[in-house]
Parts: sequence; structure tokens; C-alpha cells
Amino acid sequence: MVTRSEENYLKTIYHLGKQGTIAVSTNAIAEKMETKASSVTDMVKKLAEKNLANYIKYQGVTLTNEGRLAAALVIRKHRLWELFLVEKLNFSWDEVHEVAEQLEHIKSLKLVNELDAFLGYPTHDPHGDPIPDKDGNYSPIKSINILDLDTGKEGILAFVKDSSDIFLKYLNKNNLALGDTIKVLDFEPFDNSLTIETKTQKMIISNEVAQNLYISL
Amino acid sequence: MVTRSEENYLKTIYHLGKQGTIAVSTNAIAEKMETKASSVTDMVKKLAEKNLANYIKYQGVTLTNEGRLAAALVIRKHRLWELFLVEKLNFSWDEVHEVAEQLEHIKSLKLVNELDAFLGYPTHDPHGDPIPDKDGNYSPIKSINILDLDTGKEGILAFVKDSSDIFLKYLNKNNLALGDTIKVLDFEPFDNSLTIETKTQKMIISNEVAQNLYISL
DNA sequence: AATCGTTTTTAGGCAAGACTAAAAATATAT
DNA sequence: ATATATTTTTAGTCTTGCCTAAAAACGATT
Repeated sequence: MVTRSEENYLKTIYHLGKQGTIAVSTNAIAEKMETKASSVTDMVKKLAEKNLANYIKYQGVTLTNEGRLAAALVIRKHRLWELFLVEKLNFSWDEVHEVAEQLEHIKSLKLVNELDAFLGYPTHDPHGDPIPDKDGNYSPIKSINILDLDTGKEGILAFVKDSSDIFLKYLNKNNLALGDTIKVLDFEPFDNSLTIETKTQKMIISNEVAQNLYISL
Repeated sequence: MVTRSEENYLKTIYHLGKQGTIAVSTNAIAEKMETKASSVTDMVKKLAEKNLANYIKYQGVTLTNEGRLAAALVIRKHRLWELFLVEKLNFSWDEVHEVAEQLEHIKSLKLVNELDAFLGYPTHDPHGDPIPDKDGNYSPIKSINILDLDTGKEGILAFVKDSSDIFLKYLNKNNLALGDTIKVLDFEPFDNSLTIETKTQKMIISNEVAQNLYISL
């Protein structure tokens, strides 16, 4: 049995270390999870004992194949639930995270797979992140940062890198949503800001915002 | 914050003691929860400290108003999730319990209430049990045991008292489901069994089975 | 009302998962 | 190459929720 706490560690190691393939330091994990490095050391030993992680003292952690699959399945559940909340229960995309954090730990294979079917086997969650399949695989999003789009060109908003509350609320306030077609009208070298146009409006976005918007063509 | 374990105790006390109004012994709780009486004593003290239960040493436990509401809300969540699983995710009514046991502890008021709306504000779960509203209230089922139905009379199967796996599987196997119209054809005094008729079949049910079937008229 | 059997509580311990403070290993800088 | 700073681990504690074994209270019977 993989405990809830173990699942959270697996998820973090997966995210920080390119799906757990490159070594992650205990400190990095501690910071991400808002806990102490000593707690991480304890847990990482436990994961290694259960064959979910590879751990060498002072040299960081990677995931075993088993650990990587376990992590991907938690992420699968998280993203399916997020989509469910947004599509069926009228949650906005900045409200889903906390609840999905809880739902991702529900243990029932049938539940996940039926939910997947109920949602029509979606490939991406409300933030544009890909949803792993039953085997933990997914095709990464083919998208480029909006700053790499030439002036005059347009594309579809496919993914936002930052999915913090505050950023999602900014997007909501400014009527920007995944799936929107966005055209780059101008690039301002002084502050690296962009002028963009959507179906409904023309607006200026700061470089900081632009860095978080990814476009598929 | 009410912990998962506390919620489980509240639920049990609610069920064993007429919504927590009559005192329940620690032993009774321990047996129902498959734990030890000493563990129950510990927890019950904690519930009393949090003002969720009234506890007098050696005299059993009742729920405070606050505790009763908390318990009803857990039960509300449990039953809404059961219905969701059956209606939307193709679970059969003998598969839902274990998963609903987990889902009932998810903390999000918005989630429960949106789920309620999504399901069309249902009043009963797949076993015919009533679903408490936001304030923990519900109208009890108006139904009578099938043994109290006169020969020749019919009614609708509204509720099953035993909702164990094995009993629900028996009903499935014999094509009996909530909502079915059932007519009592004969009562056999020798073994107290009943001959009944549904739209699709005529069959004999044992007294043991009959005791668990409740009929609304 | 004293005794016997049952129920309930207390006392003390254990595992999981977190923490703090100190020690050890590693990395950096002179 | 050695001293210093940083990172990581170890050692020891705490809380939650459970356990076992022993003690205390209850209640039924004579």
C-alpha cells in the first residue's frame, strides 16, 4: 500500500526531476512541499525501501519505474478530477486545485477509468496539462511560448505554465481562457511587453505574463 | 478541523444511537467499527473536548447538535457520492460502498452542493436511504416491511435494510431492484417465506430476505 | 450487601509522519 | 589545501490513532 503522504512525495519528485529521471535534492523537495529537509530524508528512505525510489545519501533521489508509474497515476487522477470539477460542477479553473489534491488520493481503479470514460477520454486538463493514460504515458503538448511567435502570427492558447491562483485570476479578469485564439500585434523592446488581440479585445500583456502563455499553431 | 477518523466515529454514533440522541456504549461502537473499546474511549474523550459529543464515563455517548450536524453532513456526502457512482459511472449498487467511504471525507462545501445540483437534488441514494440536506435534515422513508403487506397487495421496493455486499448481490442475481413493483401472492406459515411477483417473474423469497425488503405504497 | 462476571477505563507502548537541534558530508573560496 | 559556508543526515521528541494488559466500575445474583 502506498500511503497518501508517499503519493505526495512521489508526485513532487516526478515533477521536479523530469518525471523522476534526474536526481532531486532533499532540500528542493522540502521547499516545494513546505516541509523540512529532515522529514524528506526520512520519507525518501521509506520510498527506497519500497522500491519506489532510488536514493543515495547526499546525492538526491530519482524514481524507479514502479515509482514513476505510481506518480503518473496520481497525476492522472488529479487532472481528471480537475477537468470533472470544471466541466461538470461549475468550478472555475482557479478553484479546482485544492479539491483535486484530495480527490487524487482516492483508491479505486474502476473509479479512475470510469471517470476517464465519463469525460470522453480527455487528453488535457483545464490548465492545458496533458493527462497520462492508464500506463502513465502521455504525449507532451506541442506548444511554443507566445514570445517566440512572430509579430502578426496567431495561434491557440494551449497551456499556462504558472497555475497559481493569482495568475489564473488575472487571466479570468482579462477574459483569457484556454482555447482562445490569440494574435501577436506588436513587441515592445523597451520592457519586452506584447500587444495581443483576441476575438473580443486588444490588450497589452507584460513580459512576465507572456512568459507563462503557451500557444499551439 | 474534524479529522477523517473523528468523522467515522461520528457517523457510527449517529447510526447506532438514533441520530446520536440515545446513548451508545463504547463496546457497541468498537464492535461496529472493528476496533477495540479502549481506542473508542480515547476518541470519545476527544470528541467531547471538541464539543461534538456528550460523554459520561461508563454511561455511553450521545452527539451534541454540532456533532449531529457534522455526522449528517458526512452521511449526506456518502449518499450523494454513491448515487453519482451508480448513475454516472456505471457502478452497481454492491460496488459503491468502499469508494464512497473514501469520498465522504473530501472537504469542500462547494463540491458537495454542486454535486447535489448535478444529480438533480436527489432525496434517496441507490439503497433507498434518504439523503440529508445542507442542514442535515431529511424526511424519513415512508415504507413498510414486505411481511406487513397483505396477500394480493402490491407496492414499490423503496429501501433495503441490509446493504451488505452479499445481500445486494443476491438481489442483483434475482433481478430485484429499487423501484420495482412487487406483489405479494402468498405467505407460507411453515417457514414464513413469501411468494412474490414482479413485472418479469414469480419467485419465492425466504423470511430472512423478506425482513430486509421495504415497500412504499 | 458481598461476590462474580462483564463492561469500561487507565496506563503504557508502538508506528507513521512530522519537527528541532546537532553532527556529518559536501561545496566553495581564499 | 585548508577553512568556511551550505546542504544533508542523524538523533531524539511530539501528536494522532491505534494496541495490550491491568485496574476500576457496574450490575446481577444470591
